[in-house]
Amino acid sequence: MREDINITEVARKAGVSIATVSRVFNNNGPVKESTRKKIEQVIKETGYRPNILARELAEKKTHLIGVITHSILGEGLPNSIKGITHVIEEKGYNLLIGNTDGQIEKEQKHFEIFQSKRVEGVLFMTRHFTQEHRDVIEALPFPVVVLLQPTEDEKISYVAFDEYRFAQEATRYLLDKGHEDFVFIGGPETSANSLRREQGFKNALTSAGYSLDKERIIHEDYSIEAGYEATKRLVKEGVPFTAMIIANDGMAIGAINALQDSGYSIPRDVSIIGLDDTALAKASRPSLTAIHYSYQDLGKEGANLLLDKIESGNVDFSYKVLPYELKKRGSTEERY
Amino acid sequence: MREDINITEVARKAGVSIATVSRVFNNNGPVKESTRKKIEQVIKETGYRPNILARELAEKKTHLIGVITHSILGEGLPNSIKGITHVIEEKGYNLLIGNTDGQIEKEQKHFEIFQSKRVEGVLFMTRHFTQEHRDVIEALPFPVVVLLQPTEDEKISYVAFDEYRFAQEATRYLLDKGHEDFVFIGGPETSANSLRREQGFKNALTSAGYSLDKERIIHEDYSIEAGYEATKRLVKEGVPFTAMIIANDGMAIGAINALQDSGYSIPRDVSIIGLDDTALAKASRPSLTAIHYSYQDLGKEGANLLLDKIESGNVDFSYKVLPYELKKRGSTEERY
DNA sequence: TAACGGAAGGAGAACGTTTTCATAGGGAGT
DNA sequence: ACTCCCTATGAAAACGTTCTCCTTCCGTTA
Repeated sequence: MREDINITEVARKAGVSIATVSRVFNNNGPVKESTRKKIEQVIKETGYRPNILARELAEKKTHLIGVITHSILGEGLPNSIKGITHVIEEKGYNLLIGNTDGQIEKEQKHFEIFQSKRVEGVLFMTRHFTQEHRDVIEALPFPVVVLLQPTEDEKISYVAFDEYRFAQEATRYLLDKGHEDFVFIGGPETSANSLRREQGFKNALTSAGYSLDKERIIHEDYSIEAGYEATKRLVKEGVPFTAMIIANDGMAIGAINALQDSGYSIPRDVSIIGLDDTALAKASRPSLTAIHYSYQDLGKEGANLLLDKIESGNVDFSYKVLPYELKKRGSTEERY
Repeated sequence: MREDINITEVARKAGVSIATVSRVFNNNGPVKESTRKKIEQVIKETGYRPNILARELAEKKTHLIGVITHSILGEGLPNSIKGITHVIEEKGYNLLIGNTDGQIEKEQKHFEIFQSKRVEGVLFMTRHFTQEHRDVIEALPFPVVVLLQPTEDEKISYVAFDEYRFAQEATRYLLDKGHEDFVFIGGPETSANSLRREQGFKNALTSAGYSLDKERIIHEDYSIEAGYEATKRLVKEGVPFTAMIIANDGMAIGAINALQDSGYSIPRDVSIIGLDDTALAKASRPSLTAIHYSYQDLGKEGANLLLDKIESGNVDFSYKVLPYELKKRGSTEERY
């Protein structure tokens, strides 16, 4: 480990002024070849790297993008981050991550930290987008793009999936196969994402003329275990059903295992669709029919939208809804 | 979106000097109650946040920790990051992430960027730790802790798992159950981690008096599909085996599926251990016997070690080897 | 030979903080 | 009334850059 060295030191060693060193490093302004060589020599010897803090202070640009997220676990965020970094690193931006672990207080805290750090924009993920969020974001001196939550007004820009529609489509797929007795397992009731899926599911059923008991809508915490236990409970209570729509594929795997452990055969006795398609879906036996969408694209599109706003200075409302696809696999078949 | 505001502006509005504003914000030095109130009022009205760049430049402290990683996918990194942020946010540090996607050139680039950004320390993950890494790291003006790779000298500090030992232990576990015909599926040959596991495996066999054909050591890319295909190939070639040690649980799931699709029963015909225990392992049927270790602890311990060095200024060599546990599940049994 | 112009490079302001030092005011002790 | 000290505040340097002006030097042109 050696010491930091600054531009003054380099200038002194090379016998020039700091202005000339700056010119060499940034390759702007005229410098005689011989002095350039001498300065480059000193830079190499000393391992000098300009202090970006000072540069950014002078330039009033930090090239920093913040991400605020409620959860860094699961496949979603890592893939989003991959998409984000892919886009921003190309343009010389860096990524700062703020994890809220789902606590609302921490969101505010991270916005403040990011404001202090002079990030140039933020990608924001939360479980539930509220009026309060809107107010906070509008008072911020940098643009914000919300990921995963349609903000439902024409103010805060967002990139999201059409969860209502794909839940509807998944349900219709099984309706078309002759199923009539459905169960829906969603995420926590505080999750706006899960709620939209639930509503898409309900709409598909009611518009096909079916009514729906309350007992057939279950809320769990997205874990494999919760999916397992909830399904075991259904079986034990003797609720009759031949189709399940499950908000994520973890709980869907839990459901498959629970049914198999109870002597049922998938898909002969029960068809199951997961509204989420991670590595688990393909690995399970039977493999899971699932709605596929790309978190990497989510990150990519979110970052593109944000950089647009940053670089153009135009923060007008804009949004993007990303595509999805129903992957038909082994967990669904005709109802006999 | 409103404009940034600075300390001078706040001071002007409150009719005081910037020194007094600074004193109020940092709560150091004496300030009369009435002026404090007035300044706080202005701060609230304007939404003033100090420019941390300027502060850090003045203080020569950035409170920034960098993470350089070769892969942001999978369960490992997110869990590590969770562990890291847990530790560092408590002490007021922030996290900067550099993703190399496994490209060596990018490692150097990220070290340079981080040096420019004046991070105070870096947690470094790479597939293979070399002499060149050593040289680069020793020339850096901040401490570095390597994660997952024992650096095998007394110079660069690290936190890692004892992969040699747990691979050995997993193998012995099956030897003790009477198995004699083993197959090992490892990661890519460039992965030092996989190599250590392979050596632990080999050592267990040879020290039990067994020899080992080359054909029974296979290198794949850690994916479920690769595990599946490799196992199908073994079956097709008629290689006789009753035990598999597999470097990660994704490939192990692939192997289970391949064997089941070929008419074998697990664990009756073949016992399988995964040297890695993610959500997949518990979800599979049969569930996978696996070596469990915590990436979250890896991040936590790495961050602790690094912060120690940063705050004490003592960068002497130190290391930590984290515990693991063999989780006995459904994919292993006695050999008949 | 005088005037001009372009290349090379230096001096110094600016960026927004923290911090050190200086100073004014006022109450207490003599 | 004089000194002393403590509280409250301001002025200005320092952090390490970028960038805008200047100045100097030298070759070209009339």
